[in-house]
Amino acid sequence: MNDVPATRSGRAPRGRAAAVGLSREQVISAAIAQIDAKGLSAFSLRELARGLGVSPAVIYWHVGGSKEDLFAAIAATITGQLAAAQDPLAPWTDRLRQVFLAYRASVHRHPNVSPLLGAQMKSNGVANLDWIEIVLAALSDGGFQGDALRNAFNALIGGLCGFVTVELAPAPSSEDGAWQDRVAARMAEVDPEAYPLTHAALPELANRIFVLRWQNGAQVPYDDSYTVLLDLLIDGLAARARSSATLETPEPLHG
Amino acid sequence: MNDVPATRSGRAPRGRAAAVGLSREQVISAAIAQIDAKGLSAFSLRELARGLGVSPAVIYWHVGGSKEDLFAAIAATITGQLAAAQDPLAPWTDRLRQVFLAYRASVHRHPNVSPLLGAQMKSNGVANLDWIEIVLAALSDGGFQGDALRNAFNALIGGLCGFVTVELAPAPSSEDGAWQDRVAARMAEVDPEAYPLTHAALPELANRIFVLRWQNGAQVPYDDSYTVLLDLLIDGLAARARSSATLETPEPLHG
DNA sequence: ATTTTCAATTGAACATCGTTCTATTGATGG
DNA sequence: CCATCAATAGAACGATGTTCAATTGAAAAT
Repeated sequence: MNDVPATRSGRAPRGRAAAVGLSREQVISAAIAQIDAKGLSAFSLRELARGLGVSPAVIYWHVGGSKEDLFAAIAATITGQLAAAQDPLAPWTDRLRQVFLAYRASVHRHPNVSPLLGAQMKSNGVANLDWIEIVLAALSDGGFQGDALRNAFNALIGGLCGFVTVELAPAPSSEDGAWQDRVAARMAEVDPEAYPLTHAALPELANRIFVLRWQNGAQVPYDDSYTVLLDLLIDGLAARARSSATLETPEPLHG
Repeated sequence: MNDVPATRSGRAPRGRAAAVGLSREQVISAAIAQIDAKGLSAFSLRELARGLGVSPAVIYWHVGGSKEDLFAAIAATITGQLAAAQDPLAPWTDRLRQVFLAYRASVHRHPNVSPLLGAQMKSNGVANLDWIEIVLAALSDGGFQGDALRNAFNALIGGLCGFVTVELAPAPSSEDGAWQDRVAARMAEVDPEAYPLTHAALPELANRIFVLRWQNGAQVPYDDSYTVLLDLLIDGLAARARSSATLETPEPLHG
């Protein structure tokens, strides 16, 4: 929040900026729009500048020193709005559910950006500290502390965010259907004798097992699987919290 | 296995190949070695060709038509060896545990390649059908079928593979420590009043919550968190399998 | 009113990349 | 001995990320 490179001062824009008037926020949201539209692999800084009717160097001036800085800003923008979706009075298990459903919904709105979120999750820390705090608070209310808290936190974040990242990752590159064709070919060559269960699952489940299917731009929901995963994790944590008042090895806080 | 582009015939190599003798397998393993050494973002086909002392066009001849085909081949190579690590006589819960521990161990050996595995997981189908079959068979032995089977499968694959992908994703780009510095700066600016639990967790947990830490090239293990996640999922599935003989909505097979 | 400052932008330039195309080589099968 | 063809080389094309030396013109300082 404070490491914005001294760009947006209160003073009105000077120079040619008065005529064109480009801001850091506009650059970022234009980048998100382009990634949503054409896919992440088709995105380039030059295309972004072209779409904005501007020289490529402008991107560097507004956003930072590299393409990865742009990506980090994009990730922060997308995950920066989900702390609100939580009822602080609800039981801790419900709060966890709310927070992770909000995360999925947030990523759902920009599927092509999801690989960025996974990558930025650790190299920059999770972009949104409010979100971390909410998860830690819920687990803390559940009685987790020390190593048990850390493991529960990592299991939740890694498992659920990883699910979203993996299942949403490779956007169907807009127009060309070569992607779907390869999947179909791959599925057609499954040997019924060598892989009986896989083969039996295919006709019924279509490619829902292998890929996230897209139909006229809207994805066939993976909601059920995500919900199952969420329930398995939260129910499991709740059961562990009930079974032992002091969890795991209750080591003294030496800080 | 059979869509290898007619490269490796039984006949001995002709032309200059007799002098240099490059094979598809050598190209792939050289690529893996370079990604392991320099990181995924620093990898390029030209560098690969340079390292092999060969023209860039050779890569295309051996591997296929694009860089993504190389990546697909790499993913298939890495995940192609883990079907064996499983005792078919063990209970289904144990078999699941063995299979997913083997997956993590396999990715662990090539952390820089992990983003490729996540991406290829759906766009090409999981590279290794044996692996899918084992997971499906274990769940089937647990009594899962129909939608319940699909959801359990997706939850396991998405959650556990996603965990590995997310936690291992951004390789520390070999020499420059700018990465770690940014993380440290990010952590130093956590406001104790706004984020009390996050701040309290920091000194004890260091950056284990945020990042996969690297110390002289070896990673601080996330084993505990992964094991917690694995146990939560398998125990939860086992409990559901026990609680209802016929799971969820047992719809008739109409195929 | 003049000068200085400096946010904001331009355009050219560089090295590198993925990819394609047209030779060329030389062992092998006929 | 010849024709084939697997396997390579090398040049070329367009696009990309990034840097850098100008340039503009409104606001601040004088």
